[in-house]
Amino acid sequence: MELVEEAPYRFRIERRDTMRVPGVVFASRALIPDVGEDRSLEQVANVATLPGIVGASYAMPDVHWGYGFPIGGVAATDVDAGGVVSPGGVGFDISCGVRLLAADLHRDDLPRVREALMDGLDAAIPRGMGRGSVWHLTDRAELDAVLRAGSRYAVERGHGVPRDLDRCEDYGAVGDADPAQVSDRAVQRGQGQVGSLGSGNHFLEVQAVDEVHDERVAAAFGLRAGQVCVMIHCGSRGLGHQICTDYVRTMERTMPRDGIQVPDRQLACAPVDSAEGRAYLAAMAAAANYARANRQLLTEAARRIFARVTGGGLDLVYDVSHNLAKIETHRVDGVERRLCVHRKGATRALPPGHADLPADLCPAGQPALIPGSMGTASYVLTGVAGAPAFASTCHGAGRTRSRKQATKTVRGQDLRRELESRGIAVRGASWRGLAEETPEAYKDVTEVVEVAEGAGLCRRVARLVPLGVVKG
DNA sequence: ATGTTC
Repeated sequence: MELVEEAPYRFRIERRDTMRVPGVVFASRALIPDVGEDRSLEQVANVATLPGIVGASYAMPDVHWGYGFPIGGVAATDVDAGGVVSPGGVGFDISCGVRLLAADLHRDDLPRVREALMDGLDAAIPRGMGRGSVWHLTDRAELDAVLRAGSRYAVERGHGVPRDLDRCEDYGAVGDADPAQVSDRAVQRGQGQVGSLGSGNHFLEVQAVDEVHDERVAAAFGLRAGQVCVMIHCGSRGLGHQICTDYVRTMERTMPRDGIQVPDRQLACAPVDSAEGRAYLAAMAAAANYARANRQLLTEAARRIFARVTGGGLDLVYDVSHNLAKIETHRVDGVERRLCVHRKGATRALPPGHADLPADLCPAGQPALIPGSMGTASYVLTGVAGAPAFASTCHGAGRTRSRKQATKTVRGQDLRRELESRGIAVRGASWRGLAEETPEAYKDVTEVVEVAEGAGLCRRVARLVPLGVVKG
């Protein structure tokens, strides 16, 4: 795989064979995946063959290997020129994302309540494979309401306050969700999981603002140095997973009919403007709403514990997905075009002044929330004007070693002891799950966000450090 | 990521 450095932190994969556009990798030399261990750059090139793709097949600095598309990939297709949508370009965990809450508590006041807080959260936050949820929905009609209206429905039912919705991407619910496009099996899997973290890299952390990079923007986001925060990272659980599985199968069948050939069957896709494309987007939107309701219910669970232990509240800073396809209008070669922007392990980062931002965030830009690996920093970023890659940036640290490799480097018990010795309280779900998430298996998130900023994708606003982790 | 292989 030949990479040409065409600008600082920007490498090009030249067009060849059936690639319709070049690949563009935003990275430092150190962050470029090792070709011997990770085939994600080959995946960047594969994505460039998709019908209707415009600009380039992009990779963020945290890129690593994924299903079909790389994780940390951005690809936009032209809806009105036969552009396709691909479930693998969104990922199995549809609308997996991050929510940040700001507590009215200073980190100096945390130690005296920390153990009570962590024990409360340990009991209140359902997590791990299967294993319970805050909200148990008994009938399909109620789940359909979640699928149609996401956080809006949760707030309507008393799980949150209207202001929360102003701080959610899409004001808490994606339009055009259609529960009828969601299979019965997906519904069955999702019924008992609204308000649960799941497993893998999902977590709820108690954090503190450790450094503010941009005072003005941080203030607009409601953040100041020393402030205690809560970060929630989770997705659409079994429901989103089943929807992805269902539509990959459907599109594997319809691709020959549509005359679409792809270099990897995991790139199964259909024209956005086709029955299958529309059905997938409607089901994907339903899963996106499910994921938002999931984060809203976990927010309420955390709020109950904070109220009981500290007497204080948690204000929503923002909630943003990093696994989603969206129909957006962007200017391409001087012309406004309707694009299907796939962001898989990539975060939308709207620039200041964007019309989709609520009025009070508009001068600052959209918060992009970047969780680090366990025990390391997380970041709040904001969008910048004129950025490449359709207003997208990185989504996290990015894996460098598989889960299995990770478990060979450390035992969960030892990792917990190490984190506790560094002042980070740990409430895990399983020892194995903890070991799989050792920071040794990830890139350095600080390097990732520095490169993302250097590449002109975003600006850093604040760095958060973990004080307690409730691990999925 | 995931009832970690319908």
